Amino acid sequence: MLRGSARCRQSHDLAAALVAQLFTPAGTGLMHQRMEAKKSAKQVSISDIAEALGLTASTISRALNGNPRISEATRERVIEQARLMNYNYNGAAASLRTGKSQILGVIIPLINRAFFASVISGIESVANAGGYSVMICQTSEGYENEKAAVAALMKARVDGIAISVSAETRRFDHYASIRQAGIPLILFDRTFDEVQANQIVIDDRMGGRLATEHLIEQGCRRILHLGGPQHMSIYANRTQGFVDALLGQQLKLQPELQLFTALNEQSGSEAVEQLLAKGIAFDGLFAASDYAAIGAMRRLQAHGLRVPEDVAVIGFANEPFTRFVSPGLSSVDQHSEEMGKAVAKLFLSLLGNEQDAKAMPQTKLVISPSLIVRESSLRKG
Amino acid sequence: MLRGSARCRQSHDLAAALVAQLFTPAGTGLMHQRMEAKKSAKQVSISDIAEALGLTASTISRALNGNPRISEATRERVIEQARLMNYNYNGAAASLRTGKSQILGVIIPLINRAFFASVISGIESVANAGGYSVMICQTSEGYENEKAAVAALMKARVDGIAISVSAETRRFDHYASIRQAGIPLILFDRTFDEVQANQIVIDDRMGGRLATEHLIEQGCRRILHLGGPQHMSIYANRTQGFVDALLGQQLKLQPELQLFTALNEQSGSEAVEQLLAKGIAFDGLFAASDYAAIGAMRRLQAHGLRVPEDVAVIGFANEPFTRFVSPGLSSVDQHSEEMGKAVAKLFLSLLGNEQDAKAMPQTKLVISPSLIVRESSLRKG
DNA sequence: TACCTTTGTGCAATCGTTAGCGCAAAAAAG
DNA sequence: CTTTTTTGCGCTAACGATTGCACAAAGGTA
Repeated sequence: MLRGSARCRQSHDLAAALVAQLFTPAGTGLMHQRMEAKKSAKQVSISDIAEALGLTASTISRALNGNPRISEATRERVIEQARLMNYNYNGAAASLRTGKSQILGVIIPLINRAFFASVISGIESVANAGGYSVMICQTSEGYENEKAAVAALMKARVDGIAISVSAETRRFDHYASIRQAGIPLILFDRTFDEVQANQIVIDDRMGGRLATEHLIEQGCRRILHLGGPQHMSIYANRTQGFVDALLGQQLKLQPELQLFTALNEQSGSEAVEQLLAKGIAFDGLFAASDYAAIGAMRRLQAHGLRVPEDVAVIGFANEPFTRFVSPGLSSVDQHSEEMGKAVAKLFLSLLGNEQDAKAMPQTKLVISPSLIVRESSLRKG
Repeated sequence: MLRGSARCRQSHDLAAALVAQLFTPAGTGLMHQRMEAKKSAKQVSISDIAEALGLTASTISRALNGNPRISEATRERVIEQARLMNYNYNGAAASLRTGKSQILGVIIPLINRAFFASVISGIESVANAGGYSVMICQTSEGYENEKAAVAALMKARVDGIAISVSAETRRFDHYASIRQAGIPLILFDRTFDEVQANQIVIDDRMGGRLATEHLIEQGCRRILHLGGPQHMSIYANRTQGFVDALLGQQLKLQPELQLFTALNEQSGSEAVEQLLAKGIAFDGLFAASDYAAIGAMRRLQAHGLRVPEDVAVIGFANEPFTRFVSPGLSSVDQHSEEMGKAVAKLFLSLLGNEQDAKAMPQTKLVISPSLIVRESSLRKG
């Protein structure tokens, strides 16, 4: 009755190997249940396989890792036995030994924003193809959460960390431990130049310029800009692009036509309300966020103003809903999935070459955004 | 010049400890750079701390873990020293030793679907609060990807796995290794009763019934149902709810008014087109997905039919865009964030009690959905 | 004073994998 | 038929944290 006892698996003896053998697909459900009820069945290790085949753990390891010093015959036996015993590679053990976890860490403000979800999707696809898993932490735009997220990823010994900085974050000393550990760090979308790290961003300034130029081209002369927190480079750049376009077309900058808010639906709505109340007129609107744009558009319509005839509207981010609203909301696409793929690819190249530190001084990749014109900004005349 | 050499950190000698001390925030940037350029600076371990304090690793471990056998004085010294040396807990080592990784694995079909993103958000928040990190894998609705995802999570030695089954998955033998390893398994939303696992779902049948009853109440008598793949319980149940409502209100079931498709925007559009072409009339539409609903609604409008006056429309999932379209699309909310929290909570309780196997035979939690009525289904009369 | 607790710490084994080194046996070269 | 090379595998020592056991010192009791 040794097998049934709770202590039967204390040593790597033959009995343990036998029990493991019973765990095959055809194994008896009864024994299975018994073992599970106890402790939580220990998983089989390469030494278990070695024992079963009369080899040593190092041989199993090499066989499974494709080491050329192992004969094909042996390799096949090992692989077959591993399958039989339902062996699972222990990443923790390998990570401890090698210092590499094959895990990439990603920190984002909000996972249920279409933009970030798409970026993650892109990272995932490329990372998985390269043999990496992805660990995700969400900060909810909070500084303390971001600190905790960094700590959690460091604890998991991830091989690289990608961060899109939370809105609340102004200090960056919590990134120090990342650099100190020699872990590749990539900032994407929400970056800060003062942080010494690789960057992958879109050209927000270009995006702002494209959007604004489009409005001008459609005949708008008094364009309202709803901008975001200017301490964040993405929003400052979009605003800068707006300014570029106006000045480039010999239009005057009207201070009363620039409002900076949290850029959600409500603030877009309120901004419009305020301006209309003050009697400040405008015939175009560029919001640095689709949410602000839709809020503004709905309020305009509530006041009987027609979009795009009276006010042409364009947003930013090309959120999925922009296609579904009516009139369709023009926007600026950020190529989010591609950005995610770029992040993962950069990681792979950074982790591939070990001479990275010298070979790659600091990468900054800038992706060009695309103007997406829909009905909300398109005037037939 | 020992410190500067690439080999200076090979043994746990005093020199190494000294170098580590230099890594404090006030440390010299020069030395820092030097070390980083080499190998990829080894992180400090508890033995390094022990050496610096003249203690042993076991004491450090206990001190950091709040073991009551360690004096407060020692504990404070240890914590301070750990901070000074910028110590990072090595999860891999602990995982290897204890068999627990403090990581939860989540497998979803698509991360950039609002529903799944919200579920993950919910899981994240509760899991993090409980000291767990979350590892996410996306299957893109593919069976092979799902197999790979399970393997990746097993490799990472996650403490629990939550899966929302991919549309393509019909066989479940890849879940066997999870059970065999004694790892808690939770299926959420997309579940299959034939898989022996804990389940967290919404009451899709109720959702389908609520939506349909609402349409009937609004005066609809010929209601079109756009359903999803019926091998998936969520869609079969929504359809069943539709049937329940019709029969409950003494209405006849019309076979020509039930179409089963992939439930995306296009298929919704095409379904409407077909029926109109065939001259099959209907005055209400219940789609088991918001995407199909919006596609259908747009096509109805393109044909000059008014929503809701001519056809009242309701979708399912309460995707964010449903609020923004016009008319606002009625839908059924699935309480996605709460579902995620429930998943994480179940994990915490499963992992908390070690007598889980017997105490919790198999949990099945059913969340009630909520009807969200907007303009698309609301007839003034 | 002698004995029993408590308190605080050290010892050493262990988790599963990896990798440098070593060493036979087989194959190739002389 | 030697000598050198190649092939195929084993030995062993890590990686960093945990934990049962041991044990000395301090305090308490008889």
